[in-house]
Amino acid sequence: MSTLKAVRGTRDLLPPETALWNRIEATARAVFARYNFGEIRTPVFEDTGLFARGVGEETDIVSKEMYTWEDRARAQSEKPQSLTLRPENTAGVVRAYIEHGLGESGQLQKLYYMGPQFRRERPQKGRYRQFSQIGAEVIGPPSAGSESPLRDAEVLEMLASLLDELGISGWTLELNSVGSPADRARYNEALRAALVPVVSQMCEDCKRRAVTNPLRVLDCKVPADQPIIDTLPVIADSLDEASKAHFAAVTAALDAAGVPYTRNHRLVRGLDYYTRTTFEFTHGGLGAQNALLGGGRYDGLSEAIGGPKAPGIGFAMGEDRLVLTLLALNEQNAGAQKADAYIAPLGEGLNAAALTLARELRHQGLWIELGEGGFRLKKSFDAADKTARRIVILGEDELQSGILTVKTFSTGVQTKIPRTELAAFLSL
RNA sequence: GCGGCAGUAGUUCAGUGGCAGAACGCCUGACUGUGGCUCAGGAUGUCGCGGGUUCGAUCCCCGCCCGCCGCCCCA
Repeated sequence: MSTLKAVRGTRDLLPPETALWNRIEATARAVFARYNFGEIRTPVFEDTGLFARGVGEETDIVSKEMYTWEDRARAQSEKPQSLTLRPENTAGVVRAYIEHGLGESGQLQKLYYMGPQFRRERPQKGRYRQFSQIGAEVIGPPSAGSESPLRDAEVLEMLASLLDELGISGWTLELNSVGSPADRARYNEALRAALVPVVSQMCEDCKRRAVTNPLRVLDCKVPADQPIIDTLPVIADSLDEASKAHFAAVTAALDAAGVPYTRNHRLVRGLDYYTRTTFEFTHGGLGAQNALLGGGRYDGLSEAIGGPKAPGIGFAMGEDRLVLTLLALNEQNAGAQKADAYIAPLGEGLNAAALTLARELRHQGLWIELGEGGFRLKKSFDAADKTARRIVILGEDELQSGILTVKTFSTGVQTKIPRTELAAFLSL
């Protein structure tokens, strides 16, 4: 074990794949801008208490998947602080919202972020210990309209547009409402009661879940259990009138806008802060990790971490999973793009002149690969064909006459171009 | 964290208890200012790491690491 490797669950992203990452991020930024979102960047680590109180002490993420350590105390009198690498970004955004008094503006805050998140899970395809999320939050005081079902519908419509624009075809939007915390508690009891007479016929996992966390029974994938699960009460029946009306308004707006969705009564997300609307965009071909993105409303999160009443809705997309999906959908996405031209100096004596020419062309915005005069022309052609669309030959003749030799690989056509017209020719 | 399958050249993968292989890619030349096609030649490597069995282990056994599939969970 003498050579060092990237640690388990982490990886290097290399060209040409990084071009795809950049395209995804650029597209997301452009779409967010059209919906008038601004970017927020929060620290990669936070006080551990933020996640314990925000995400929920009992969730798997907090109870067993966080990278947590004790920071050194600065003074002997001071207690060491427990810090944690962020496992998600919503809690950090809401913390910043509170800390900077963003609610005092009275306006809705529309914030997006992108960056690495950390969870200590067993790695798998589409699941890494350091992974990247692109997400956005709409949050603000109720007077700014933050509770409006229109906000939910707008966010969902934006996501549908973003996925379409990214070229991710074949997604499905699964939608549900988990109501208020009181609704959820009521539903939990109803589920627990309904499971008593049937749980003995279910799988071992379900027997355990029925006791520890009845909601998770809904996630069971054992075929034999499905008919039983279908007979269980649905959370929609446990919602109070306000939550029912809210959800109806969300779906009405989606119907009007023509955003397709399916109601999934079993979609009960695992983070404690979710209320009312919850959703997931999924895609086949991702295997067990089929969720491209997930999100929902979190009307009580700000108060849970000591802030003012600030209802909100947000989502997080798994950028790694977007990349996997796009690669599977379209192999050509992985193809490297080529430079506009490769400059081939003929002889080492022309290297300096070649750099000067490259500088001129690059200043014109052209994408130039600079060769090496020590190469034989044959080798220059070989290298040029792999990295650029055209080759520009710079020999003594060209330098003296100011007329350069340019060959276009796709057509095989070779022409003489005056240096003053070269940039214009290469940009074609 | 649990169960299962894998790890050999840059890549995709064969293979055998006794000299480490193919294809593609790479390098050189045929061809001194013209690539792609062709031909000739060349280099690929701690056979994931450590231990054990054996005269001898890339191969068999054990442990570890890492990846993948499923569970769990989630993006």
